[in-house]
Parts: sequence; structure tokens; C-alpha cells
Amino acid sequence: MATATTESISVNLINALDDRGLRRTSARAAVTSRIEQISDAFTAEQLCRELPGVGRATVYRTIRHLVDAGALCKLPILDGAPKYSIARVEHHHHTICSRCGAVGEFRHSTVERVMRSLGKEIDGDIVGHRMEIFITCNSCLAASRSGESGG
Amino acid sequence: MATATTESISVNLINALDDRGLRRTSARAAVTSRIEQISDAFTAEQLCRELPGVGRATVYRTIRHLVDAGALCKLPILDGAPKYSIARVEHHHHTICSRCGAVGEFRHSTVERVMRSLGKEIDGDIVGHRMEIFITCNSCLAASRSGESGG
DNA sequence: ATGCTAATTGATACTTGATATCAATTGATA
DNA sequence: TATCAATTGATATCAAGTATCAATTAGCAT
Repeated sequence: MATATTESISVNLINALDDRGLRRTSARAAVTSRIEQISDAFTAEQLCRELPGVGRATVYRTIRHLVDAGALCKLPILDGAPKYSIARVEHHHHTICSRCGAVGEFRHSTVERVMRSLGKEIDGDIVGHRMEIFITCNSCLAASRSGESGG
Repeated sequence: MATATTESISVNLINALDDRGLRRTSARAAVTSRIEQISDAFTAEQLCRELPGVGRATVYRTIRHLVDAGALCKLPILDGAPKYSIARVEHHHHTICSRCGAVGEFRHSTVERVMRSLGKEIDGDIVGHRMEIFITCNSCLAASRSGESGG
């Protein structure tokens, strides 16, 4: 989605856990390798459903470790559970389809430049930012076009 | 906070409900007038606590109506319940203090201009956007400065 | 003003998302 | 291999929010 690069995913999520001094367990291997297989953003419950052999608590705990390690980014969804996606690039923002909920990523230097100019207008120290663009994605657009005659 | 204007709040939230064909009830009056008194962003639970005479369900329902009417904006908080603030200006963004959670508002034309240029790079139709700036607010900065000697 | 009726209320039960508990299990090291 | 702390996962619990539904009430017609 957007200008999503096709760079091969060499992320080894389990290494991110390793680096934090956490043990290599079969449960963690199952969770991380499943996440690596998922191309879209996912919810914790989705992962639980897809990994019935791993306890719910462990799935949630592992996700939390990965977020703490910076290997996953957690993005809040209005009216729903947060979604997670692999933090492939250092800093990026998200597109969220307001119809189907599909999440994409983008990067734009101007966004970062704007942040600097905003610094002068805002009281306090800026420590980070998040931008979300709500879209109607191409497949939803196509779907609504083909079903338009229905009224 | 930020460049918060001191413009008198002439918002009459209950009118927003009126406009949607909803009845003027004492419960709704209690909820809306309480919201108008709160200067900061608030959570639904906070409102329930402050209005023990109004049922929880009614508080949540009224908030939902106000959001639907565009009179409140709902902003997602990572690791917590969403906060609501009166939509005083047509379009704006938020600053969130990552220490104390205080929410402020700002407006910057460049942000809107960037959106237009992003339109070319993003697949699908842009239907909206949201930007949040994470800050350490001045009072938290002051607090940490005065306690700095502690080590 | 009075009665009528549909909208509204709120106590309660429930749903969903997520965390705490803790006995049983397991990985890493000596 | 023995040891022991880290980890697991079933279960209970918590928190945020919604559905239910009998009782109440606002707004209208008269």
C-alpha cells in the first residue's frame, strides 16, 4: 500500500527479544514467526485465533515485549482494538482505510520538516509525533463503484 | 496550552443534540454543561465519576451523540481510554504530554498544505487525517527541573 | 392543563480487550 | 544432568463500553 517498498523482510523478531535478554522459547518462536508471515497490520486477538496452541496471555506478553523493543509499532484504532505492524522503517506514518480498516505505511520528508517549524509555536518540548491519514483504499473504491447501481 | 485562544466558549453542546432531533432532558443537560465546564480533554469514566446522578449508559450515549454531531472530537490514547474535547475550531490537531497526559490543541496551515501534496503519493482517496504531537509540557519540564538535584 | 406515546433513562448483565495470579513447565547455565 | 529462575497458560479478574428492558419523561395534540 502507498509506496510500500518490496525490500526483503530480514527482520528477525525473535532477535529483538534476544537482545532484551529474553529466552528463546517455542511459544515466542511461534508468535514471532507468525507475525513475520502476516503482511498486514494485525490485532492481538487475531494472533490468538491464529495460534490456538499459544496461550492468550503469552501472545499479549510477547506483543508487549516487541513493542517495548521497538520491533512492532502499536497504532490506536478508534472504536476497536489497536493494531500492530512490524516497524520496518525507522520512522513512518500510517494510512487507515475508513471502510475496511486496512493499514498502510508512508514516509514523507515534508511531514518531518513541518514538525520543526511547529516546534516554535508549541509550548513544551516535542518528543515525538504521529500522523494518520484516513483513506478509502483502492479496493474499497472499486467495490463501491461496481456496486453503485444497487442504489 | 499551545496557542489556546481565550475566545469565550459560546458552544452550546445541548444545541448540537437539539439539531439532531434529540430531546432536551435533564440528564443530557447535566452531561453537556459539565463538559462545557471542563477546560481539558476528559474521559468518559471521568465524566461518570463527576456526574454520579447520571447513569453510566446515558453518559456514554450522550458522548457518542456529541461525537456523531461533530461537537466533540474523540482522540485515541495509547494504553488507555480515549479522551474527548470540545471541537471548538473547525479543524485542528492535538498535543499530548507524554508525562502527565495533558491534551492541547493547535492549528497550522502547513500541516494542511502537506496533506495536499501527500495526496499524490497515496493510493486511494484521502478522507481525513489526524496528527498528534507528543510533548513534555511546560509544567512537567518545570517539575523535572526543580527535582533534578535529586539524582 | 391533561393525557398520550415514543424517546429516554439507568440498573443490570454482558461483551471485549487486556492484565494478574500462580502452579506447572522449560531453557540456559554450571 | 541437576538446578533454578524465567516462562507458560488456565483461570480469575479488571476495565471500557454496549445491550436489555421496565420505568420514567419530554413534547405534542387536544
